[in-house]
Amino acid sequence: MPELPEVETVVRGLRRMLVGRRIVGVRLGKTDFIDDPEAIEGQAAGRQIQEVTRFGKFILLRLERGNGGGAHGGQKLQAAYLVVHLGMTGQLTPRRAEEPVARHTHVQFELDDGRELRYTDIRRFGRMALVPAEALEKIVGGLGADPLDVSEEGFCGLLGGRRAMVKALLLDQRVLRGVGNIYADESLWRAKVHPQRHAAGLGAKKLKRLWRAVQEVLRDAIRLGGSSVSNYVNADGEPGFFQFRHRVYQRAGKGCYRCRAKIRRVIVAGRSSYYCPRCQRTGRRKTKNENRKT
DNA sequence: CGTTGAACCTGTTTGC
DNA sequence: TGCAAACAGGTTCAAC
Repeated sequence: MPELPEVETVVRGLRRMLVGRRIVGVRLGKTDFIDDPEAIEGQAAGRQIQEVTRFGKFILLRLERGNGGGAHGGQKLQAAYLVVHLGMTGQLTPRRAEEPVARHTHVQFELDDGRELRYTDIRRFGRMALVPAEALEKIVGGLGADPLDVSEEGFCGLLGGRRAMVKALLLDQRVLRGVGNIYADESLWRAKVHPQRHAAGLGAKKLKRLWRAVQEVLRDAIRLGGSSVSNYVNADGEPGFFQFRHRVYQRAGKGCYRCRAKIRRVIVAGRSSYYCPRCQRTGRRKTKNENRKT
């Protein structure tokens, strides 16, 4: 499901619903996507959720210091973060404990108000970890700039001069944190930049246009609660609406909203990429020979 | 550096 | 109808 706008939407909902709540118990199902299941099982209970934030596509729940488990009172635990990445199909939603548990629910955090924070993930491409505050850096430290914060100059500095294809750079979390396949394509369409253009070949004007497009697309998507293509839901379990505003994503063969040319699909950086062959030029003109239909 | 393909896993859609 | 292939919002690793 989840790119920056979806994760941001989930985080806003969780913040509203979870800050101040205390985790009183943990139930685990399959754990192959969890870094250290014992840590979650043994160190989450008893802690209060103090803050919910987003870092790129990661959801961070800051947990207060707590008492280590054990009948003897245990050692004092330091502040920690529950780190969640939703992968492709992850969902993180608080539910009343009596509600039936959806299939593929692998983690349930019992809360002090009769609800449970449930993690459901069909494909289990997501990740979860409970780490001391100092260890956050190791997980999240390599990520690039937040696309909503980065300045125009910063953005141009990140992409300018690089020989990789511009879409590959948009998708690279070490460059920008949070852009994924949908919003890369939508931004490129809005900026009229072909996904296979090499960033180094883009002029300053195009780069600036792309910077602006990324911001506009992400802001619009957040405003509409993200895109629900198959199973994304927010913290209330409800879908977003930005899928109705997609201009190219999954529209191969359909007409471009600007020029009516047929949208094409091509693989870039290993991902399906949709673009308008008329609005988004590669820069390289086709020869008469290539153009001729046989 | 940059690119490609495979792997991780389950479900849905598409094509023959 | 049935079955297999292709495809899906993500990341990571090996190989070239």
